[in-house]
This record gives sequence, C-alpha cells and structure tokens, in this order.
Amino acid sequence: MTTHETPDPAPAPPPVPGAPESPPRRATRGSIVDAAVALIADRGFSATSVDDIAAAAGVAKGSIYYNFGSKTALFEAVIVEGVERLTAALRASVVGLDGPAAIEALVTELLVQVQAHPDFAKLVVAEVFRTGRDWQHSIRQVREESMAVFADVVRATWPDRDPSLTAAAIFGATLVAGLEWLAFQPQRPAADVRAAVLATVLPRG
Amino acid sequence: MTTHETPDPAPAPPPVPGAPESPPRRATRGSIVDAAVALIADRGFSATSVDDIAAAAGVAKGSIYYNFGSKTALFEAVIVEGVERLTAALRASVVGLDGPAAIEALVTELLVQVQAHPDFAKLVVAEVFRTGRDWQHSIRQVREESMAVFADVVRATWPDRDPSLTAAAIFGATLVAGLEWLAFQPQRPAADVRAAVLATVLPRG
DNA sequence: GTCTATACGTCGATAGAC
DNA sequence: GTCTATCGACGTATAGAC
Repeated sequence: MTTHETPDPAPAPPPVPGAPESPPRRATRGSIVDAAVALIADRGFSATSVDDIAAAAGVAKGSIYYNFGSKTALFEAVIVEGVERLTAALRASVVGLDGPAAIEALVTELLVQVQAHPDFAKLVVAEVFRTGRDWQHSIRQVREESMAVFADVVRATWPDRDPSLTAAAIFGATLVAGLEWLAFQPQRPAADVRAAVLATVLPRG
Repeated sequence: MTTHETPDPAPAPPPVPGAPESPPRRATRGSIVDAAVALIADRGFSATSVDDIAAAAGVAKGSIYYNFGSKTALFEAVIVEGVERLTAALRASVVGLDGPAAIEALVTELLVQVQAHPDFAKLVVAEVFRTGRDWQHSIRQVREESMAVFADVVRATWPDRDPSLTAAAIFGATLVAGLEWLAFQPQRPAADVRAAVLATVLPRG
C-alpha cells in the first residue's frame, strides 16, 4: 500500500454484450447465501465447513472470503437477510386488519413463510436462544423486530394480556407446529396445520 | 464426519452401556453429562470440544472416551437421559386429571422443567428438527414419547382437534414462551409466563 | 479407572495467479 | 472478482503410564 498501486474501485470484468446489467457479484453472493442456509439448517454452523458451502454454491472458497470476509460474517448476513424478509412479509400481511383477524393473518403468513423457507425456519429455531455465540447481538436485534409485529397486534387485540410473552407463545405455537408438519408429517395438507394452530391460539370463533 | 471412523458398535471398547456400574464411575459419568449439557446448549455440539467438556467436568479427556466411547455417543446419552426425565415428569403431572385441568398441568410442568433445566431445553429446541445428524434416530424416538403425553391429553380433551398438531402447537407455545422468558426477560416472575401461555392455549374459562 | 502425550485428520483463513 | 494451493491451529481419538 506504500508503492503506487491503483487503489481505485477495480474495473469491472468484461461485460458480455447483451447481458443486461448482471453484476457477477450478486449471483455469487446469492448462491453462497442459499447454500449456506440449506447446509447450516441441516447440520449446524460449526459442523458445516466453508468448503462444503463453496462446493454446494458452485464457487471457490476464496470467493466466499472475498464477499463476506469470514464464516461468521456470512452467517450473520444469512440471518439478518432472512429475518428482514420474514418481518416484511408479516408486516404486509396485517395491513388494514386488526383484532382476531390480524392474529389469524399473522399465523397464516408465518406458516406460509415456514413452508416457503423451511431451512431458514429450522435455522432460526436452532440458533435464537443460544447465548454463547458471536452473532448473538445480530440475531437479537432482528428477532425483536419480528417479534414486535406480533406483540403490536396482541396489544391491540387483547389489552389485558402480556404483549411480549403472548407474542412468544403464539409465535412458538405456529413455528413448532409448522416444523412438526414439515419434518415429521409432510404429507398433511397445509390447511390442517393452520386449523390446528388457529384452534389453539384463538378463542372460540 | 470426524477423523477416524470407529467401525460401528464394536465389542472392542470396555464401556458397555447397561453394564453394572461401579460407584466411582457414576460420579464421573454424572459430572461429564452435566458439563456436556451446559456447554453444548450454549455453543452447539460441534463448537464444543471434548477438551472443553473434560475441563468443565474436572476429569481427563481419556475418561470421557472410557465412559462413553465417542463424542457422539456422549451426546446421545445426554439427550436420551434428559428427555426420559422430562417425559416422566410430564406423565406424573397429569395422573388423575383430564380435560382442561390436565392441559393446564402439562403446561405448568413443562414450564417448571424448562426453568429447572434451561440448558437442556435450549439444547432440545436446537436439535429436534435437524435431519442431517448422527443421533437423529435417538432424538426422534424419545421426542415421540414426550409428544405422546401431550397428544393423549389433547385427544381426550378436544376430540374434534388433530392430536399431534395441536400437541405440537401447545408444546411449542409453552417452550418458546419459556425460553423467551429465560433468555430475554429473566426478571419476570414465573407466574406471568404461565398466565400468558394458559391464556393463549386454553379457551376462556 | 483415570491420567498424559501424541498421531492423524480437518478447518478457517490467506496469498498470489489469472 | 474468482480461482487454486497452502499454512497454521485445533479437534477427535488412541496408547500406554500410574
């Protein structure tokens, strides 16, 4: 860094004529994240090597370190991106609703998300309650955003109940029933799961 | 998975599960199991080394291999013993009860167990839904015994509901609310958690 | 039965070619 | 920006002393 090197933003690779603004980095990043979610959900963080992720993503190990810096940083990115996507979906599902209808919408949307991203759901369940991990703070921050969506609806629906604990209970009921379904009873229709959860967490209706 | 592959259950190693235990061995075994639960719950299986467990238990690494044969076998023992204890406690809590009172007793007892063995509770949540692990079969077997206690009570209480999915929902609501409490709101009284869960999973009454 | 010492393999991270 | 080759650190499991 002392001698004269060109510290400028590196020139882009040869753009293929006809390829519409396809940053090679986005594709690489995306495939790495996808592979990491799938592998870590199944085997856990430490049991999944960076070599495994690179092989599954179809990239070289060096590319992972170029794009994310470290294995821990990669995992943090996976968690943060996933939870932000989940939070956005939950928020969107309750727009214009309140009361029991809003609770019903949240439960339904969470089940949809669990079915759409089962690996990520497993990963969240496996890692949220850990305390001795480097990414604890990242997880905790996004966790609270997601939980707040539930807590706000609970507060507006049942003013006499504890918002955060009730939100955790409803969230847990939905998530665990959804994973029970995907992991052990995948042949059941989604409607069965939704019906069972709603019958459990909503008063007679 | 690991380094040298031990060619399956070979009769070579001295420690045979089920063999009569000499008194000195029990103390060593117990301290190893306790240390393993605490460390693995916090950091995960692969992130916890046998050296760490040995140090926390106050024994030498060789003693762990003498008593359990492998790191995987140690973890299986931890899981099986813990879930059997939980199942026994749940069964005992509903003797002579049925209907909503039995549900209430199960929820209460599960919260008591979560509070009494928080490390084990975290560990269970982290590992139950994994599929790519060696001990998958051990976990699944004991998991079903515990879940059956809930499902039986659900079946007797609400004949119109799906037993296994409803059991999963109630179990999930209780466990996640309990861990939310221990991990993020430990200052709250236990009664708050119990009240929130019961208000969520039991119809007005 | 429990300890210490060590062999053998794997993993995260880096360097440098292209 | 992505690749290959490689290094140092650490982890499981075993051998043999006590």
